[in-house]
Amino acid sequence: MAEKSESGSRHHAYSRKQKSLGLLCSNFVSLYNKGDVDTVCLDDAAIKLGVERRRIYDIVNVMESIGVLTRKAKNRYLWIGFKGIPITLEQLKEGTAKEHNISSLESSSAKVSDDEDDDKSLDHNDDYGEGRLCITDTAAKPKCVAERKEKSLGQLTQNFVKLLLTTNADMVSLDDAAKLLLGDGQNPAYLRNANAAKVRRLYDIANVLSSLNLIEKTHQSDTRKPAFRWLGTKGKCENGVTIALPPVAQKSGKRMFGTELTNVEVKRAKLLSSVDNKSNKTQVLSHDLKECNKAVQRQLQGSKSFVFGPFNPPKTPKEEVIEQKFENDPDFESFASSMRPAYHSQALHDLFSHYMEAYNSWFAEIAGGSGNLQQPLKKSVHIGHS
DNA sequence: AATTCCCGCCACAAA
DNA sequence: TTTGTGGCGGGAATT
Repeated sequence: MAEKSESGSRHHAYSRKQKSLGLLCSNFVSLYNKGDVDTVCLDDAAIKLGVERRRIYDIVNVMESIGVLTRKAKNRYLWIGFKGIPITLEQLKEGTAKEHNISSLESSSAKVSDDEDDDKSLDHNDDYGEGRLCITDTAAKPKCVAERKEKSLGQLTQNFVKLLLTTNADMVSLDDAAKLLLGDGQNPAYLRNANAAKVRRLYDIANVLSSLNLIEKTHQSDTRKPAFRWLGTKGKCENGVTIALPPVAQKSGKRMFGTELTNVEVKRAKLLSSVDNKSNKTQVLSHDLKECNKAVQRQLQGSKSFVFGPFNPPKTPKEEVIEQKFENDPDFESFASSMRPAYHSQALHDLFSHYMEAYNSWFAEIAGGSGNLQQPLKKSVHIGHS
């Protein structure tokens, strides 16, 4: 075995960004957002995009939570498009979210009264590796299944979005987001670990969201703290700044968050152990995608759609206008208005109050009343410069 | 060293 | 059982 050259590839570097969720998401959208796309077949998408199935779940889940897709059946989703976002957002705001409805034939028994509302873990046990903590009620309790499936990604995404929408500031630092979306940021040591795990999810979500141009990653003021800003449909485009990502800042070496260059193809024969041959239509993809992008652009311009996904084409001439015209529906316009507090930059102090207020508000219902699971956040947070 | 986050093991659910 | 879903965290790429 002295063969280093693999398939005559002159490419060395394995770049992580080539396989980011953000990129994948962009490609996904490009693929299904053109005109008359209807249903989305997951494994079909996986093949077309040249990724493992698992990754498709990742992006689909977050997309579904904001209304871009809906699960129709096993392995099949219905493409709603960006138009589904405002609606979902509204519901989110009302608290009537719940994206997954369907007729859960889970008639179950016993348990009547309310239904949903997970979060009933009095003492969630996060024991990994070792099993302890569950000392109290031992005996018959080998597997306390429960744990509503709705515990992550989808929910996390919605909560994250809510957070972004309810806060007065148009920026939420990663830290705060993590803190709010989890229990407080106390230092229970053992939870410290779980915290890190959640943060990873946050990154996943952020990547997808930003590739949809719903959020943008920035930096808190001038601090080094990374933060996210809600762009929504309007974002900062009030001046026509552009919602489209600037043409990949590779010149500056800055690492753009969401979109990147188009995924060229997979790498080596990865899915070997898989079933039948996945064929090799993966390659031609890049070409198609380019076409898709064009189509999307046209589509967006032509219809009254939003300008959500101006996925920058790999290297097409600058023929497309970055200057997207913002002609959203009046509906959404008003909606957005009511949503956005018009940036009342009073004082950070005040700002933070609303922060917690909002949080407590929409988390109260989820909590279910038993006020002892996750503390509403404490005021110990120091506001930047004291 | 710290942050970002891809990869895929594996548990759980549906077919 | 097999197949579809998707938590969850190791650890490598990036910063």
